[in-house]
Amino acid sequence: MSVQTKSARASILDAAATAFAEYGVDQTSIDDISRTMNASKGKIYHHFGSKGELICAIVKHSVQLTLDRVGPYFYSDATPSKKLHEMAQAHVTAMISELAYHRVVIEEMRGSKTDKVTVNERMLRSEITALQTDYENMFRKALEAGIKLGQFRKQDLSVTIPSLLMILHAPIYWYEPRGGENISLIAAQLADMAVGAVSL
Amino acid sequence: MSVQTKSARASILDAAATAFAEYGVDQTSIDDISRTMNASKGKIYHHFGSKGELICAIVKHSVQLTLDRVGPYFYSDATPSKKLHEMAQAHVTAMISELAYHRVVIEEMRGSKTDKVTVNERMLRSEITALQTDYENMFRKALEAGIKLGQFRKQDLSVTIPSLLMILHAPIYWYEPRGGENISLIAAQLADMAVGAVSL
Amino acid sequence: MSVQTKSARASILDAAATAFAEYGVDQTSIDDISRTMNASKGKIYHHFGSKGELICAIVKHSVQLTLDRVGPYFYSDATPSKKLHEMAQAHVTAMISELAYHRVVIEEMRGSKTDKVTVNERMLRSEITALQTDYENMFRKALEAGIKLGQFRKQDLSVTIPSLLMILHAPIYWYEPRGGENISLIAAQLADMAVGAVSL
Amino acid sequence: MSVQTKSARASILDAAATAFAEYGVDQTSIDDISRTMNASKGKIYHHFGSKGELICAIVKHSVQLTLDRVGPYFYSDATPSKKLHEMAQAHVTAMISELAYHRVVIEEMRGSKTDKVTVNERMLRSEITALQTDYENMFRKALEAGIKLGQFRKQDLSVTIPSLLMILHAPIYWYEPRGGENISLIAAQLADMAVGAVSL
DNA sequence: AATGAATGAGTCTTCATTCAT
DNA sequence: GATGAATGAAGACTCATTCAT
Repeated sequence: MSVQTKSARASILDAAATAFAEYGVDQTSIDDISRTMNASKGKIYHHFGSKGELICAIVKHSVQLTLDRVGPYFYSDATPSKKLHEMAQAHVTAMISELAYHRVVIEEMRGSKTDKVTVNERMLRSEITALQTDYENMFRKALEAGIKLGQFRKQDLSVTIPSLLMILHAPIYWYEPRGGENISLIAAQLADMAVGAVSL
Repeated sequence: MSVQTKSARASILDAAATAFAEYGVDQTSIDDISRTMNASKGKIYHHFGSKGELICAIVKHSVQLTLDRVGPYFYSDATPSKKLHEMAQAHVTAMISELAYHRVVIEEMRGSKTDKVTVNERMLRSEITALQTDYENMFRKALEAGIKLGQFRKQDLSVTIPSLLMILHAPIYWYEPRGGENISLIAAQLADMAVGAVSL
Repeated sequence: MSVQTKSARASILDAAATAFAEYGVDQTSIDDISRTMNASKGKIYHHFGSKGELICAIVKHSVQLTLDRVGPYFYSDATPSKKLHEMAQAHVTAMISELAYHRVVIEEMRGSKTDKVTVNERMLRSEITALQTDYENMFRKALEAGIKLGQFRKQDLSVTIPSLLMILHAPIYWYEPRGGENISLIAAQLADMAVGAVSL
Repeated sequence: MSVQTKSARASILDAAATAFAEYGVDQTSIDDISRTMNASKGKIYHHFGSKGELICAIVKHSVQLTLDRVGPYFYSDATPSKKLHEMAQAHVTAMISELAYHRVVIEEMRGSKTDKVTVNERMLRSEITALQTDYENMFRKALEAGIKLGQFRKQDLSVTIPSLLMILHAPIYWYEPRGGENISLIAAQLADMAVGAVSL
């Protein structure tokens, strides 16, 4: 509603996320991003110290968005089964709603990176790791509660959790935003699968 | 046929897959690969027309390996549930057994590639797509059979199949070849999850 | 005239000289300087039209400081030998006392500079050249007087003068301001060397 | 006499030294160098891993050349005074004969360098330091011998040596290769100054 | 006076690819 | 078959400078 629609920083973040999601992080140059924004490379470097920091900012935003959507369901009083189902649905909805941001995360999951990292980047990375740990812990607790109640199979959670999250990440790979798609149908089916995957 | 333990081609393929898996396809130069082989860049270009062809060869090999491991279970007489379980186990075993090759595939799933592609590469790519389609069809048929028999939930298979495969791909992201790990335990648990995800 | 301890201009000059001396003129950005001052880049550009002008101001200050220290001894009535010794001592003392400023001068002795120069900068440069010529002439006259009196060897002064000044500049390269160093000892020894270098 | 006048490596070294000497190390880009050679930037990077390594190679060559010229006089049986005079003359001759290479050394004497250094570069640097230490030790021993014999003043050699070398380096700053200049005259005068600077 | 955003030209470096030997 | 030299295009990053506020 203000005169400037969005802060420069946010615009860059959006443009970068979109480009990275479309062509891949490594295949997208800072020049590419600045070109799509009709801005100079310098502008990007004024706001982000390096390509790595830009990527981290996107990843952090993605994780934060997911946490914001899923968190409320974790803190509800539902039974483990229902809670997991709701969390899963929220996760899938997040994936689809801000597709570009979350696609970048997946690409960075390998995260090896021989490149030199800025000090800022290292800080961002540890913040991200903390958020991700928090996030995984929500699923861990939900699963543990379900196991204790006999709703879920006894299982090695260090295997279960990442695999469960893979199901919920799946739309990242194939979802194409068209007009007619019904997001909640997809979310529902994937949540069914997720719950089924761990239930007795 | 030759006296050598392994053909030059296979050695290159192995070295490339290992390097690509470790550092990422885009972060690994042809020079890097040749260096790990104590060979020259030229040698690689003798056997593969371009970096793209090299990648495709790795991907094709990966798909073929998976097909070889999973196929026999598809062609068995087991009930859909058991068949899916066996196929899933075989898939996970493949992932872990030739980790490097399969990791490359994941990275190339985006596959956009703005770069110019060789004629050879285009051919390889369509062969790969054909193999992958065959592979997915095995799962499709197994699932359809299970749905018909009422063992599996009615569901949108175009959502189910890629999501199911995501579970089975999961170890690619976190498996680290250490001494003591029990591959079959992991395969069993993931197969359980896969079957659970689609069952009533 | 103002209440401030030091004018903004002088603060910038000090910070710049220090940074230039430490990291080298070309390796120090205007940003680096402003950062060490906890000020903005713009502030520097308010007081100095360009990086070149800033450098020139430092150089001019350095030359002026040296002239101020050495001049009085030139205008004394001492014998050429004694006069040269005193001038040399004063020069070395200057070098060590305002190390940073004089280090910048050395770096700029090449002074080629392909870059475009401001009008201001051109003016500053000719003022500097004039001061430097004055300075060298003091040594020239002292040496000529000594030669005439038979205290100094007959020699090509266009070779002698710059070489003599090199001895006196030497501390710039290796002097490190520590606690216990005795500046006057160093100055005395170098002055001995300078006089010895030209004497019969 | 062979068909190729000079190795690619040596050509690059020469072109780089010339350009660095003329415009300064920081003001000369790798592009500049390759342009003067009618070659591609890539060629330079094929032979030298980084700009830093290229500079080091030049410096090392410079030090080696000087050592080769001065060494023989150090190992002669002359009296300290005569020996120092001969060494000084040889040093000056070296400076003037391969002016470009030695000019680069002077610029690098500050040597701070915030830039990241290659492993190769670090190795080169320590080799250079070793050579330079050897070189300074030749002067140190010659001076100590002269002091013991009462030909040279008692003095702080850690001050004397670098200052003495500054005199001998001086031509680097002002020598311009013209037709008629008499190198040996300059060398003789500077050697006189050097010996005078340390003698009783 | 001072600030912070923005620019654009330039710099070092990398790398897939080609080619003569 | 294999090698090492060479190329050219691109990419990440820097920085002096300008300008609106």
